[in-house]
Amino acid sequence: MSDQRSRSHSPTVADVARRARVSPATVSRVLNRYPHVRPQVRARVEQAIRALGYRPDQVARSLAKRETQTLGLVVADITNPFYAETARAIVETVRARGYNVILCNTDNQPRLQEEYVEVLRQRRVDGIIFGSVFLDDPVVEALVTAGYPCLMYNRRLRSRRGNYIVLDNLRASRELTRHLLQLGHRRIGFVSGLRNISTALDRMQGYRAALRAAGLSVDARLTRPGAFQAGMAQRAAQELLRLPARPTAIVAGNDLMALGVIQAAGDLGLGIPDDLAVVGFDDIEIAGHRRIQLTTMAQQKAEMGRLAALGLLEIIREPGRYAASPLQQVLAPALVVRRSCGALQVADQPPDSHSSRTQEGHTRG
Amino acid sequence: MSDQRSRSHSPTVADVARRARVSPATVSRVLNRYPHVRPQVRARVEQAIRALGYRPDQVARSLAKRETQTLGLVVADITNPFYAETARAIVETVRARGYNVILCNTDNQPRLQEEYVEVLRQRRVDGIIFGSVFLDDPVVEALVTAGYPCLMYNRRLRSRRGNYIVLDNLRASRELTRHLLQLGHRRIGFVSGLRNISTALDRMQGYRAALRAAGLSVDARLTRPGAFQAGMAQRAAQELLRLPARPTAIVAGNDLMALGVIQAAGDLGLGIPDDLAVVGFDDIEIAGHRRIQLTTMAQQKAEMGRLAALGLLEIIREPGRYAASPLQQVLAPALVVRRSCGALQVADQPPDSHSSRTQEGHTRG
DNA sequence: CTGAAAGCGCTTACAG
DNA sequence: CTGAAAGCGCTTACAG
Repeated sequence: MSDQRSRSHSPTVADVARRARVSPATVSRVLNRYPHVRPQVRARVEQAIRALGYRPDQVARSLAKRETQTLGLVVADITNPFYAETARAIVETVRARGYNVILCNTDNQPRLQEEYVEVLRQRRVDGIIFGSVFLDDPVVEALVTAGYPCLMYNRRLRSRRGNYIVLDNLRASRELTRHLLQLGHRRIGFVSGLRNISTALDRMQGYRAALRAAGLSVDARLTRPGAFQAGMAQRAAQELLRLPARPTAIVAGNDLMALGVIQAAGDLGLGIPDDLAVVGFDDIEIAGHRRIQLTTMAQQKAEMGRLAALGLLEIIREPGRYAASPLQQVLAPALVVRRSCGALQVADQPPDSHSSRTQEGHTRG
Repeated sequence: MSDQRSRSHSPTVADVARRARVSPATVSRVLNRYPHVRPQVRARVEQAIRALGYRPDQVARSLAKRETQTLGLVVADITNPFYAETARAIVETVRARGYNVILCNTDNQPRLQEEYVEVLRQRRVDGIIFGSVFLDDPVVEALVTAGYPCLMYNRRLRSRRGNYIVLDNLRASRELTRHLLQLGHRRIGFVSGLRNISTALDRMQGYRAALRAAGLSVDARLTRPGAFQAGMAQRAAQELLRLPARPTAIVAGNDLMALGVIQAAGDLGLGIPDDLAVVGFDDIEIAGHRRIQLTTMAQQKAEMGRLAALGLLEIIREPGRYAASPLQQVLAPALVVRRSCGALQVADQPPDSHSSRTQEGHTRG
């Protein structure tokens, strides 16, 4: 108010300096908690800051310091609860450490991924977290080659280069399929995600490995693409369930697709698990709902997001170290058995007693 | 490679200028599509840009132009499909227009909202979209007063100040409740969101208005807080359903809470809709799933996100205009009748014929 | 412990 | 149509 220019532009470090009768450099030192500032001077500066309602310009600071305290987060589909959960954890973890996140949604389109990477680089983000990487991904490969701070989660490159945190998808799928085999299933279908994406590939491989280990041949007609989405998976399952010799069980490449499979089964009048067993991956929140009761290979989504965030921040701190030996974390899968696979028989687990406790998936804070 | 410094730092406008034998100003003109540049010169500059692999520094540009091409998006809970869907639309809409989005998740905590607003201002974002505003929200009120470019969606201020796009929640809730009344219900419970949030208030008011209009008294014991989350709503519904005279229908303040109500009903062995009718708001994707079949007041989430994004960009373009007369859009509700309310009787709609078509909610792309 | 000066990498009047 | 110069609002060696 006292200052004429407060009307037109917001106060700068120079305004604060003038009022505190110090140099801009000293204001900067106070702002950045530089230790050797005389208490008196520091107090004067802080007083001036308050009086003027001074708000440091993070853009100018970014230019001068060559760091933006900003990260890119590139996901395939923020409406997939898996990504929403991990994104939430990432955003919260880095916020507490002074970083913000630019959200990028690629819809699994290489073109959009490429565009976003270009934009993020122009914005000089300090690093990028990819939940969206393709098996063959020249854009991300180039980043890795250049030593650009980045980290993949959920999906990895075919080359296995760079920093990543993933589920052991091959093992997860093998065990999930074996679970169905142990329940007596012999015709097991697979609704897959998109080709050119590691989770889809690894889960497919695990499914095949389990079949072969059980002495069964792999029938290509029992595999259909589901594009990681419920709608596509529903159509895929429809086709599978109309086969002359239809599968008695279906492994869906993720929980979203499992929901589509359940939908398709119902449309055809098939009961779950009696006429069809269904399993998925991720353990999204709705999987635990009593109306769904989906057996699934769980991912610890909040933990994975936290690890990804902390991992990238470490990489940003010491890029050289991770160029030499990348951070590569493979998380162990955990099978969550619910009703949809048929392992919990009605005899053992009457509907109501079974869910008489508060359903854990829906209890947060 | 030819340039020595390409090894150490990335090329700047000065490097490009030198190579193209023009001034930095001219490079800037080419970069910004300034019209009056001789074609020859333009070509030389573009050639130099390509040769050097020049990438404009958006941070420096932001400082010089005093605009960051960045928006803040503040949501209450990105894991709520309503926010995930709207966020997706917002991010995509603004991306196509050269803007990026910093994602902020408040978890409905005023402290976090305040912190994020401060950070976004320091980052000099061009504007903020709030999906998280409180009825009484000094932080956002201050922004509105200051004429800071911002827009609320889903929720509004009690004062009704500022720019916003919301559902007509009062009418939506009135009609939703009336729908239950018309089905013969007389004891209708309400599981509410958080107090101090307009959607919770308006939906509660609408519920009450419908009861009064039907000549019924409003029984406070039939209302319980559900905090906009399934877990809390489940507990709330449990209490309601254990009342001596339990409600025969429950209006949930959103679909997530309706899922919790369904869970609670099942836990108590109550069938839906026969023993309990359940309805919600939002029409999140899972609401249309055949295992859920939730009757709900739909929000056009993608459209709402798109309108919010375009609205804010307009406000940024002409702040003065919207200071004078704010953008305030109230969207009409649309009731989606499914099984959970009991309006579709089994006689009319046998389970399989009812869902024999592809379930629309799960078909995208 | 503090200040003067240069610099971060752009853009934008101002001349010509 | 193009260039020289100043400026955006900070930080950071460099002196002292």
